[in-house]
Amino acid sequence: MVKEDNFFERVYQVVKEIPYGRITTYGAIAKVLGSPQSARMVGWALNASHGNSDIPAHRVVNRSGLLTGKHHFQGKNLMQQLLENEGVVIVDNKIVDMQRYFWDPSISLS
DNA sequence: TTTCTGACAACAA
DNA sequence: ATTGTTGCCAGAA
Repeated sequence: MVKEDNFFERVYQVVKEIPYGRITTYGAIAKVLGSPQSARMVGWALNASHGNSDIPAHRVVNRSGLLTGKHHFQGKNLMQQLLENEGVVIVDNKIVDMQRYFWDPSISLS
């Protein structure tokens, strides 16, 4: 078994596929994984992804577009800065017009 | 082993 | 509209 069919691995795969300047939500990822209610696990997986491969966790926000996980990043507003650097407008730790930047993983994964 | 917590989300009151 | 509770799965104490 070289491949890990863990829930976490799937999350990593999806998050890594998030294109530049786009964002997605925990719930969307969880839904694609087959468990729309396991959104918490998505966040949990990202928590374990710290120091792991290139996981753009800053592109993952909650369904409100709120940067709930920014607390877990290094700087105080590193997450926000990263997103703004990609062209995403953020105000008060929240993505402005997130529908515009939202990226549905189910589309890319086909 | 049990119990609690966790980067969320949906529902009930 | 806001607050509180429950569900999800996995890991830590």
